[in-house]
Amino acid sequence: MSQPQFKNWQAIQDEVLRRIHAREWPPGHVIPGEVDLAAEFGCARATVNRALRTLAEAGILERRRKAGTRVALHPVSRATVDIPIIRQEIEERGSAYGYRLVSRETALPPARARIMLCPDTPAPCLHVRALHLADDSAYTLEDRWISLTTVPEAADQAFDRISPNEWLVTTAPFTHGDIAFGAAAATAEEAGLFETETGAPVFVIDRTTWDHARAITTVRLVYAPGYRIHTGIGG
Amino acid sequence: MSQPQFKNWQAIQDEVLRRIHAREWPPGHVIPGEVDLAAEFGCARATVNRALRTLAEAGILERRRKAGTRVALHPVSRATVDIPIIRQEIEERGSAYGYRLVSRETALPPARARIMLCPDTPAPCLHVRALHLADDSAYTLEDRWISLTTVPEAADQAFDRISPNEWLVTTAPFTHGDIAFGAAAATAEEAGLFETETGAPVFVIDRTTWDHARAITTVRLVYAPGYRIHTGIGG
DNA sequence: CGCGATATTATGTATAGACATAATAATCTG
DNA sequence: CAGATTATTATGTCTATACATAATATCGCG
Repeated sequence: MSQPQFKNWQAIQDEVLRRIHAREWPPGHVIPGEVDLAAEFGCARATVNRALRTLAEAGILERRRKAGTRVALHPVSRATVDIPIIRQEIEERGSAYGYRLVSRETALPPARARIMLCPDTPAPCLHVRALHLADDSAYTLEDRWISLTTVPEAADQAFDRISPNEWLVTTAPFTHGDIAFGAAAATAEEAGLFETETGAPVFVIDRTTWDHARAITTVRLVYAPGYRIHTGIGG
Repeated sequence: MSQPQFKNWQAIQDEVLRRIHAREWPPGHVIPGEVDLAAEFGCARATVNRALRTLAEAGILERRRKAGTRVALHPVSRATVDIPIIRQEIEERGSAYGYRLVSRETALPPARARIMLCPDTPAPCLHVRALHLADDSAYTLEDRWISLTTVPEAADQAFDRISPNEWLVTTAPFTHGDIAFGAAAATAEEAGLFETETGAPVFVIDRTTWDHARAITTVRLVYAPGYRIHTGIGG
């Protein structure tokens, strides 16, 4: 009974994972309650709770009050992707960061951006397109619409030295956002910038951010061919 | 002083977020210690700890022992992406799931797969290619190499009714993995399956999973044109 | 003044006990 | 027997206290 005494929540988590992988607790199996496990492991219930709660957040376990804790039937692999500031991302690759403003104008946003920024009544927005370079070659093209009703200060910014990407994170923090990854065909202009052919597959990120109920900005990031988002998954 | 009494950790988290967004605590600012906040909010330190720890995990705060807690300078947006079983993903879209085995053979893996599965000495692996359909139209093509040294049972599986994707999650659970998102050009065969043209941009997921030190499988999922991974980010 | 030993401090975590909450099981009632 | 009510139960969370740990600040000494 008295196992070698699991004293911290990580050790308990490891032991639970071991039992799952060793098929002692197969998928769908309802595992003992927190009090039982605490007694078995010789620790407080709160410690077991921390271990199991963390595993539930990772998608390994499913917990429901009264019903108990069971091993997930279909352990979805939950990957957490960090999307840093572009300059930071390039510098962390060991490359020299470069920036070039492509265009900047105030206009009524097209349908796709309008739906995100001002769904009720069309309002003028700032449209900025800028190129981020890594070691003098094009890394990503930032095509951004900024709501001038939410961030009127943006109208005073030239964006010729500092990118909207960088300016916004320190100026207009968001409460929540919405992000999508996809693939697209390079336009003629993009193909020219990335030194590839029109229609070449490029990786695309679409992101919109809000401050409470008010939309701040919506951006499309088109990356150079070959770009990949890479991360680990822990089960 | 005595604010309207924040009693649970979520309320404290909301209040901390409010102060950050209201610029009371600007980026880089060192916020009061846990004991001080506990006194101000009229709750236990553990409650404050839970609130701040969760915010640190989300990337909003940066905490270091002795140094204290500060508002992150560059709040990276951390998106958590759920990658479910393909059948489940299709059914949750409200589509009818279909499956078709394309090819199945035992062979020595090519360089890309060999590096992941058996970096030391080449070993025969099972190569399965299968098509997942949503409402009778191609949804994703699964191109998978399975290590027969780690999962010898796979040799007995025909994979003509059940996909490797689904069989593996319930048979060979992984301890950790590695995942990458990218864009690629459709091959002639893929273009035929997806009813598009050769070279069309397609979204691709490459994933490799391990059971401790032994590689289980490496898979490339090629999605139909227009496919997007979508998720939210909470700041 | 430089450098290593020591003190300080904020976070990290464990514990026992208590109450809250949600979901199920059991029971009562018409 | 159906439907509403109550009891039970496992998780969720809070509290107060204690000790652990890591990083910094300070002190003492050559």
